[in-house]
Amino acid sequence: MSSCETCVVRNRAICAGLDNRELLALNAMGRRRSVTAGESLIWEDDDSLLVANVIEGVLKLTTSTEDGREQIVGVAYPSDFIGRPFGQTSRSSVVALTDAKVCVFARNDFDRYAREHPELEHKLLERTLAELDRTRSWMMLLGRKTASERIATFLLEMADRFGETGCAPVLSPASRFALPFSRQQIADLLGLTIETVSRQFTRLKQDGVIGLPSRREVEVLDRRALEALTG
Amino acid sequence: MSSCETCVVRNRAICAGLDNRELLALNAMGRRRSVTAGESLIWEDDDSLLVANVIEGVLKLTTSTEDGREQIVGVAYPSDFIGRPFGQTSRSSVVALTDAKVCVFARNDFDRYAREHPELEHKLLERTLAELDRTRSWMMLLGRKTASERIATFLLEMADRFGETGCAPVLSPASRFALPFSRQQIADLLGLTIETVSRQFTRLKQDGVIGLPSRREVEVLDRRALEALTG
DNA sequence: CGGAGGATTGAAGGCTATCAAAGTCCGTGG
DNA sequence: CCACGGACTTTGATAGCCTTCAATCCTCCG
Repeated sequence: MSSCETCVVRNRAICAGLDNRELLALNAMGRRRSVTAGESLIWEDDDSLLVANVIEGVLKLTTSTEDGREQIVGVAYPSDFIGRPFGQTSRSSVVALTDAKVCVFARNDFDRYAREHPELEHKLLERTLAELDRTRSWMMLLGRKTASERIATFLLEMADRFGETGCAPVLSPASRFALPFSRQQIADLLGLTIETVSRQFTRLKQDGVIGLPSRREVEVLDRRALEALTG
Repeated sequence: MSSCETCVVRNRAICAGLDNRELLALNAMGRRRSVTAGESLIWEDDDSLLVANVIEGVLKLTTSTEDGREQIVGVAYPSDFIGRPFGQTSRSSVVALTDAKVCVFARNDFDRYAREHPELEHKLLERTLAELDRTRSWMMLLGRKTASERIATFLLEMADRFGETGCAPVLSPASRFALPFSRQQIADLLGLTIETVSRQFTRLKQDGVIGLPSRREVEVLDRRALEALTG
């Protein structure tokens, strides 16, 4: 039932490229696990005991200060890898934003297996390098962009990931999608407060740049305008 | 003259763990290069043509907006690896902050060599994972910390890296060091303006937390106080 | 000695946070 | 079916932190 052969992220996750025998060994080490929205999978500063592939759903990686301020430092989508291999402690929490399915491994087992399978380590390396690139461009956003620039950047990224433009290639394709984030989570991602996020949303709506069919849905009406706002 | 055998970062850089034969092959691919303070090694959004190990000196990784705002997204010290292997473009510029020596490789050559040497890729993976951890904790700083918290965090990190506490283990060890950054660069690192950085420095000085023997030098007089300010 | 770049200091303003209250949505239970 | 409760979101008023703009001050070198 939890066979790699039928795994929907089989060809995109770091497992891609393993042959059947290798896959069997991996399969024996790992197990599927469901997490419900809001549930934690990994705790900040805990011993790094497990790593995982995301099969389905969206999860957030966060760090917090002692006084409760939170910053989302990463978002994991299907086929993404989470956890900290080759290290003793995890430096961020992982919490499911939606109901999710993951394929978890004991970190020790995974580390040992990875060291014996260069192809797997290479996939993990490429993925980590790409994540570092994304994280660094997010630093630019957090350090230097204004609230409206942050919101515009965020909405375009969401549109590119979730939007269905349909089949009509027009100049300013409208795209509609459901956000996996609450307003508070958007604030934690962008380094803003929930009030600022809300105000920016309503302003974009008033200006006709976006539509807000419901709390969790966004429709990009004027992509060009958004792009001009990214800074 | 540019032999790996005499390299000062030989045992700390990703080359560590290679045997003599492998080292010879690497040696043939790479070459030493000196860069003077202020000189660029890699340009943002350029084709990723080279990667390198830092042998000596300090370099900054930056991204910029079209209108000239700059954010430092990483700092490379001796034994650190710079550049973007396995990718077509570099997403940040690399500029020397001090005179520096690096060991550069054509990216193509390095990529090929790395894929054939799992031990090297493993070292690179560990390094990239550690860098991702550091970058994420910096996101917390940029997204959620106040100016004084950012300055305190920065000074402690500098003290830990450069400070010579001497041999007297006291409760609040004074440590003195030279900054490799100008005030503007500190601002670009912390997501602040140069004026704010300056004001925070003078305030800490007035409060007796630090001393400022010269523009580029800092003395931590009250480490506990700094730690209490990190947020 | 004098210039130039960097750093500091000052005054004022703006952007975002904070505090507070009202509004909306949705599931639950009567 | 509808009222109720609670969480989330929006909106408003105010405050404060940091930026911006501007001027002065170092400090290093030619």
